Amino acid sequence: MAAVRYHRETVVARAVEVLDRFGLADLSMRRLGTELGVQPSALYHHFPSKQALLAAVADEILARTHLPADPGAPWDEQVAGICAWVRDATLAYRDGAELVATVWSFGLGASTPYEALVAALHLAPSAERGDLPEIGARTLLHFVFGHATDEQAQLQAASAGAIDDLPRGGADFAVGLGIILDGLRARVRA
Amino acid sequence: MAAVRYHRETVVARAVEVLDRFGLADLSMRRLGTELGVQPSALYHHFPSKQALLAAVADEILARTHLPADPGAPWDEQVAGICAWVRDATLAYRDGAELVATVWSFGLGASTPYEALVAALHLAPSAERGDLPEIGARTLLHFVFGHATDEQAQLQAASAGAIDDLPRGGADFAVGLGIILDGLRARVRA
DNA sequence: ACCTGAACACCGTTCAAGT
DNA sequence: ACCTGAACACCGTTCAAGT
Repeated sequence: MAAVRYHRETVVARAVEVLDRFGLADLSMRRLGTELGVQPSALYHHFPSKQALLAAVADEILARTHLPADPGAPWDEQVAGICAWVRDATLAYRDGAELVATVWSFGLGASTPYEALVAALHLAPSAERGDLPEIGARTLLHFVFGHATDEQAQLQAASAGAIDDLPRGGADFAVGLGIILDGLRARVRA
Repeated sequence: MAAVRYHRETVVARAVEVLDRFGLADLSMRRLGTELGVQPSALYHHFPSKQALLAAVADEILARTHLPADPGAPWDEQVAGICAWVRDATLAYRDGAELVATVWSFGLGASTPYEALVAALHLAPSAERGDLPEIGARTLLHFVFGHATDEQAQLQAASAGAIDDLPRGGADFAVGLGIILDGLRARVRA
């Protein structure tokens, strides 16, 4: 039969579209194959598994929103900027937060946020810093991913008719992040 | 044919067993039906959906580990105790952390940790407290669930052969929790 | 290099019917 | 009240074979 031919990038781009329009639950290998006019087995030429595909989609989502670099800023402002970037990037696509969090927890990709946070936390002045940059980065990511996933679930529920409570935007996010940043500042004071 | 008859409680207890022995991915309605010697459709007499079953399993897991009540202790010690309890309870069963976190995020159950944290945070002295108990509770839960899920994934990977890095037990947990507690204390000082 | 076609071993859920 | 049997509409993955 016909058989259109794709590159890896094209498949990822189409997967992002399917994700944003139909959600993570509908982003199946069979659905994506249908969307591309191709047998599901054809996708295994480009990716060894669905997890690998999802990892590529997560990295693509993170890459599409730029992290505004600010090398001169204090460490805590850089940390806040990175967290805001992760929230913005993942909220920009349907189920983006859940997807990126899952891929990160699988250890298959989406590592840019972690690396950026560790680097920023290494700028903090601390005589005995120990593993604080790594533990601090993970603590921040648990909050950011958890909060963004919750927020996105509420947005989804609201747009699906149950408009009981509109999410309060970034206000809760700022408070929660502020709590963790205060804790980090307290552990960093020379 | 034969047709054994069960109560809701028996089904939940068996589901906990299947979860602990084979993991969340293998806890399917069909698998659980087979384990009980019953057709999968029979389970829908006891639960309206798989999500409802999972919610009952999550609540059962939380109920099986007791939260040591300590009404006289300061609010921050109570918060630390609740977080340690959630970690212990969810780590006690395979994939317990992921399951409880999922059920909580669906809003179908596993609400005891949140309620206990909100109550403890209401004990904190603060003139203008606002939504701090609720936001603080959610921030703590994002950390506790995220950390416990990560820890359990590493434990699973380690026991499956890849013994590269053993998890460091509760040390990382204590540090991350300490950061958030410091942040909460800073926002509570009268 | 990229795709087809067919198969394997699964899913959650519904529903009429049985006891 | 609790279960069967059959069906519906799906899954991820493998693999020989085609071009």
